[in-house]
Amino acid sequence: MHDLNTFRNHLEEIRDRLATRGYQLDVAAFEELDARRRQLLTESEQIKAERNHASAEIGKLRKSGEDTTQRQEHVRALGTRIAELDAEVVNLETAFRDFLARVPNLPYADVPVGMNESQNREVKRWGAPPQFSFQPKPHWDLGADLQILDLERAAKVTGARFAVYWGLGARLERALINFMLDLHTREHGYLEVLPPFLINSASLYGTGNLPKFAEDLFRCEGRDLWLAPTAEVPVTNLFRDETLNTESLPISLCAYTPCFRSEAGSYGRDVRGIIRQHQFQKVELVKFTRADQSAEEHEKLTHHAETILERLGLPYRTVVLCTGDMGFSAAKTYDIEVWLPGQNAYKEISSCSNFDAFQARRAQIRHKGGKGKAEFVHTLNGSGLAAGRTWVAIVENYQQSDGSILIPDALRPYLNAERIDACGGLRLR
RNA sequence: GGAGAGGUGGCUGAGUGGUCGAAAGCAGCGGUUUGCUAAACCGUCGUAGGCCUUCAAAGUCUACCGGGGGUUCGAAUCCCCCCCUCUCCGCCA
Repeated sequence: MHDLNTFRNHLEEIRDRLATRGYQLDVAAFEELDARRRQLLTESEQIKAERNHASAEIGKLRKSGEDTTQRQEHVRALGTRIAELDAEVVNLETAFRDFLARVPNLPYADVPVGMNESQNREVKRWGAPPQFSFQPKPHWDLGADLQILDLERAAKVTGARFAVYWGLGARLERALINFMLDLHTREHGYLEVLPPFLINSASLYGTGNLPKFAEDLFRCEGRDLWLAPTAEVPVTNLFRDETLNTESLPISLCAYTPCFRSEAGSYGRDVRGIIRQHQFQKVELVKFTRADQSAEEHEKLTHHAETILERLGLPYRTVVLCTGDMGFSAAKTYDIEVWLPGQNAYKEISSCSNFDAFQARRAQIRHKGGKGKAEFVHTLNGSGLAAGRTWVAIVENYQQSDGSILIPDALRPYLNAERIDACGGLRLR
């Protein structure tokens, strides 16, 4: 959500900046909606003022015992007119709000201009892809061979794009989650929070998932409850409609949650394996900062996510998304991409965004200190990391010629194992 | 799920149809007094939007007493629906 006054006063400039991310702002439609809305509002409020005045008059006259039948008749007519006008005002306000709610955030000036992911700019590369003396396998083959990953039974129990993990496969996922939470809370200063996994539509509106992206979500029938697509939604909304103490900023939170995405429109992409699932587990990092802190905190947060990969010895690169590839609410985004031998490519494992005040204005999250006026916070978040894709990265990067998986040192205390072999999975005889 | 009690400004808490945007107290802010702190005293003190204004301030109007709808000339106050909190019962991990 943009600031209305800024929006009105810099329409052309905003239109041009939005164009760099492929959004066409209909300036004429906005101006027309805005003008009509204000005109009707003025008219309605004038009649209301008249009614309030006349009603007070009636009260006084009746106290002194005078007949007010005619005046009442007059005010009733005003009421009818107000009802008509207000019905129109509601329509216009709804249309106006909806128009604004569908306008994406402005990219920061240092975001490269481009139409799609081919114009993202690499800013960092860490580690080197492993060299194999054999043909490395994709994780779905490794997982099936070791009996630690079972997509067939998941399809039976639930459906396509769900997974069952057996034995050390399940424990690997849990170990990764604990490892990530421990690192962020002990070394990076984040407070762990366990939020609800179901959220209401007001929360989804606050982060910008609604009204535009309802088709990406799972919804509970007959209730205003949705499955969270990311912990970003419940965690960012923890402080919705609140004014935080400026002294307490920045607030750094990390949360483990499962994430549910309908992945509508992604058919045919990443169909093999568990790269793209309807349910996956993730540890999320969320920050609330002052406006002047957010750029620096964004760099820090991104590095906190990168640290997970470095401790696990997984090669990665970091790219800054170009204007055309950024998400709806973001002002700037770094994607961290881990090397996957099974795909022979770098694949997104974390997305770290600075939302400026865009989400805070929607969710009404402010901060205030001393004598100052309340201002909107800046919100940031990033995956730290997606556990499912980290699972894939471990399995593919650490596969051995005998088909087993070597476990990196940092993870061994969490897994209680140095290696996953065929004894670690489901064994039916 | 059943029964009951509640939801008022940053907080506490009055207000059951007519200058109520809302008493009072606390906190906050400005000031006086004071060697400093404290206390006392005086003043001030909600948010959003429209009009006016180059913008803002000031001024003025409108809306807001959990959310939505209704009754009425007029609603914090009466009626209906929903949400949330608390107590008890039921069920349950």
